[in-house]
Amino acid sequence: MTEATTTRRARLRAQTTAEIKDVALRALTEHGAAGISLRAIARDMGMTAGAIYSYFETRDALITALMVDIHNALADAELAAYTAAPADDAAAQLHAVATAYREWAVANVAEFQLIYGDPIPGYQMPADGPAREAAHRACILLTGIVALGWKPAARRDAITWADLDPVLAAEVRQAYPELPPAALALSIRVWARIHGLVTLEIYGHLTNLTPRPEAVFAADVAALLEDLNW
Amino acid sequence: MTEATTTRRARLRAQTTAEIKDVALRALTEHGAAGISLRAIARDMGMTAGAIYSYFETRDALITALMVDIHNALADAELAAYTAAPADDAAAQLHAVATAYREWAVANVAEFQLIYGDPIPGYQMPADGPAREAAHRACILLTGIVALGWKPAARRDAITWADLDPVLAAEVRQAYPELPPAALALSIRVWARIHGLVTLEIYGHLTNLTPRPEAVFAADVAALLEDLNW
DNA sequence: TGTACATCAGTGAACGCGCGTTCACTGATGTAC
DNA sequence: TGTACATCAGTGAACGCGCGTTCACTGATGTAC
Repeated sequence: MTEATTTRRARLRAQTTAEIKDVALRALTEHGAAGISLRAIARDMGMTAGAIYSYFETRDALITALMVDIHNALADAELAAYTAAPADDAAAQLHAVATAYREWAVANVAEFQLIYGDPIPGYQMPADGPAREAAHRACILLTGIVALGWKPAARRDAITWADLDPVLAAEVRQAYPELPPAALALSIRVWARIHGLVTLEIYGHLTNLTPRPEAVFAADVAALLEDLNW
Repeated sequence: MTEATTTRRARLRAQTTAEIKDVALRALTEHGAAGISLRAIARDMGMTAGAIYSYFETRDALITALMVDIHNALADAELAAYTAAPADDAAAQLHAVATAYREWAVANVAEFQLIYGDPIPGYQMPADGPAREAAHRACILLTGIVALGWKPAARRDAITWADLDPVLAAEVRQAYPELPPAALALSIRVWARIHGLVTLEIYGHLTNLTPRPEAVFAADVAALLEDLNW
């Protein structure tokens, strides 16, 4: 009983913590990044603003927690799509991951904007820690796909190892010793190509151009695979 | 003398208006979009906050004015690059415009973020007016380049006119009657491809990937031209 | 050239607002004997 | 099972802050005769 009740308290605590993050995410969706205010969250929960401090040391701590969750959610979505594709088919994997990226973004606009949009005023994400790690996870995944699908380029590529981050380069060279620097650059470029269309859509810059952004996106992914000759 | 002095007053007025926008832009650069506060601007100029209301009806009016200026500056930069390229060389034009896009963004980070980043809380850009127009200007420019360089696709493209905005489609079909819908979609996709890398760079998501984003960007533009077979 | 009047940029004080954070406190929940 | 104590989530009031906007006013600049 002693332990059971202790856990009950712990469970309540975890539950409230989760609810705070949940309400914060909803506020984010409804009122933008500036809407994440401790007072507003507390109001929504029928609590006092000060009560939040039992769960998060400070507003920035809450935001960091949200960031970690969001990065992980996106990385999980990408990973799930990747895993569902045939293990030896780089084209299918890339198609799946790209589509998952867009679909997650469209379904989680506010979260996507929090991660990839304007930094929150006065907030600085900790340089290390789990948020960076989750972001890194997604990046490495694409690199793996490119490594699988890579074909020696028809065209000479001007990219050298010096053009890439040393830490990242070392990591990739160890995992895929045969891979040229152009391949790593390609994985960055592929990410950017996917990200570009998604970002424009998410921020509403396609509304006056196309009523079916998903069709344009699909066309671009198809063109991408063809451009890669996969 | 009467008219001359009247103009002097008008000139002073225009000058102060310009200074307000200038200071606002500097605040934007230094403190982000949230830094555009009438009080902060007035403080910077050694004025009272209320004095701003002699020049702008409201904070939103000031922001709209900034938006228009910024959109025009970017469009001008693109247009200048376009004009400097040979009139019959679509590849050279696209290369020039893409490079100009990135260089303007890198040189005007805060402005770029204001346009393409998170919307300012509580601010809604007027749906019509000169800001939209300037944005449209840049878009049409790319379409013109694509129209010049367009080659009937080797691959069947699934895009139809129904996938594109009717107003835009009508405009383009009138200007370039021969052009298929896939070409218009291509101009959107090309913009997105350029925008993707630039956005990632501007928002710092490349810092852990490459110390030379301009090299990756150049590689992508080169690959783009090759993919287009121009 | 001089005088009476109109314009209007800018002042300074005030309004009501929401914010993050702190702190002494209450009261329920859980713990130890 | 019952009692004394410890933990700790949550209260409510207060702090100092910056914000957009309004308003009666001052005083210099420009205008008309």
